[in-house]
Amino acid sequence: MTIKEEIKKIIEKALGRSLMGEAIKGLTKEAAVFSVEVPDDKNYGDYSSNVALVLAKQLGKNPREIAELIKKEIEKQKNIATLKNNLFSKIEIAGPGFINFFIADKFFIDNLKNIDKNYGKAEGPERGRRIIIDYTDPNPFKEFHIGHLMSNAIGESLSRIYEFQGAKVKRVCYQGDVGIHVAKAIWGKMQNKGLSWGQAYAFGAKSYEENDGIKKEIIELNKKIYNRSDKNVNKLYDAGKKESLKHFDKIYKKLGTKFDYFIFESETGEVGKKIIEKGLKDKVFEKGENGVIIFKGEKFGLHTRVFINSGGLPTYEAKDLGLAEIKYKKYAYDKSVIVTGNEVNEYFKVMIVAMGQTNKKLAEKTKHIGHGMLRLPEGKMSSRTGKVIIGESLIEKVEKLVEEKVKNRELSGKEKAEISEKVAVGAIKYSILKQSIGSDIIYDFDKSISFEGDSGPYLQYSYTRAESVLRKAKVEKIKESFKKLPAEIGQLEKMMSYFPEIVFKAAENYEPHFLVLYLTELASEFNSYYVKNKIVDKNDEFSPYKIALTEAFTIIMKNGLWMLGIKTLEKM
RNA sequence: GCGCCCAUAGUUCAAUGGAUAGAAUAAAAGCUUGCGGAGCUUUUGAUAGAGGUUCGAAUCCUCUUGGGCGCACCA
Repeated sequence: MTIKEEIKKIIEKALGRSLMGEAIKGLTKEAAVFSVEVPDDKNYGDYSSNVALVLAKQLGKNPREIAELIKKEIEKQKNIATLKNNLFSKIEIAGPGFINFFIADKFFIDNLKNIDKNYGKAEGPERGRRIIIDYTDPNPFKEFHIGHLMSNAIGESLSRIYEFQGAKVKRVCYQGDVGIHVAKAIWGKMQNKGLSWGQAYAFGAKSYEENDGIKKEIIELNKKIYNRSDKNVNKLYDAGKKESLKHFDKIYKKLGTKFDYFIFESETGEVGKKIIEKGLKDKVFEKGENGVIIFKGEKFGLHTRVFINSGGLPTYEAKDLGLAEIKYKKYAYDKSVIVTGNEVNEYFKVMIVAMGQTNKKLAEKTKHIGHGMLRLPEGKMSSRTGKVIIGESLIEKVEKLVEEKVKNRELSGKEKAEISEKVAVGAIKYSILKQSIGSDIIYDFDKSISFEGDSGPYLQYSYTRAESVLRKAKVEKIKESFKKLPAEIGQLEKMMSYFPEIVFKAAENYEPHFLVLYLTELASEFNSYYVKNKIVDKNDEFSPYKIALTEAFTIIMKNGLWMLGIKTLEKM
């Protein structure tokens, strides 16, 4: 249990006591929702609760009086294990009626002693749950662009946060290997074999819109692809798909993602179609113009969408219904998370409501996360027009910058290559994960990827430096120990105790940026500590303690960075 | 036209209805005996506008302005 939960429990217990019971008579359930937070200002204690303010509002009483009562009740509690150990050094009432809890130094030290590689692991409600996460989802025959990079960074991080918390996570990549976009790309390739698949797609897409004749041609081609009736087309299709997937594999390797299941749109259509046919009988779906089958979202405050088109083919919406069942068949999950760009937020609302009618059980387990779009300063990216930033070329570009930085170091070529890759990927992932998921990133190469301050390399650097300190300690044969403790502990020790609850918060809110923020502050705190203290020092009796503290820092940083999908380095 | 989302230092981002709105970057000034300067310390600087609800609003409601996305057979 985290300290935050512990304090919450202590407060709840106090509220149940006789004296308080009388004082808080007539409260509604909603009133019991209060928070325990780490305040920004350390003068307000290590943890602070607004419980008295919330209750006072409900009761129409003075919040400070309520706070006094709660404080008294808490101080009366003797049977809580941590209270026996003097969890609190002081409880104060401040401001309009906040109750501020000051945690005893001894507690932080004890916590520090317990930090090992399992610190913070497998805590919280996700433990043992089966979670399936669907992300990245690039389309074969099209480019892997920075939007996919974004989905990948977020999906991978969420996967790892859940895994760290003890969930059994399966990663899914759902890929559109059929549909008009494929026909456009193949058409483009047929016109000019020299084009890359991305270029072929852009050419096909442009021609499709500009020329009605070509449009018909491409639609015909799409049918051939669908029923595999043309040998030459099949050959091109198979080769193109293989090439795309091979290319994607290389990128996943670099990014550090291993998918458990690859599911293709060509598999989901039939399953989806059957669901719609059954749903039509059950009046979930209805017929619309030109023989299409639609779902009337208006009944649920949403909009209408087509599930089967006039050609009798399942649309993306029908396929998604099929996809959910296929996923469940592969892995009977407790929760299914789908990470995509937020441009499809409205679409997903309709799709999930429709699923609620056809398969309520799965719909309730499904959670869509719409992340912000990576936008260019001059407007939207579009692979149709070829105005995209290709994922791989971005990584390469950043790698070049890192190479420039390490050029003159005394490192082997192999080491330099490893550093470039890890630092580049770390920088990119950090810049994606540092902000809350929903908001867009305006992509500007010079500003978006940073190596200083608030950045991936800053965290990697802090870790590497700490590791280097530990290596020195080993050489000088000073071992970590808690025998000799400093008179007073600082912010660094305290921050380390927050780690488990931050992981918890990130998982609960589907927000890796809480973790990014925390790690950045922790690194900053460590760096300040580092310049103020000589850690490895034979003549300093506190050196063993400082080394222990440094070691704890590296453990938290390593696990934290792992959850962000950022690799650590011994040298950089 | 309708619906959803957004607007915070020059810039990029934080802030479950809470206390003095935090960082980073840019700008300016500093850190030579030390363990890695991709670092550390200090200074300047912001809630789009107008109302409302509340003990308390960047956060909730209404309107205005300015953006993004979606709205029947693309994904």
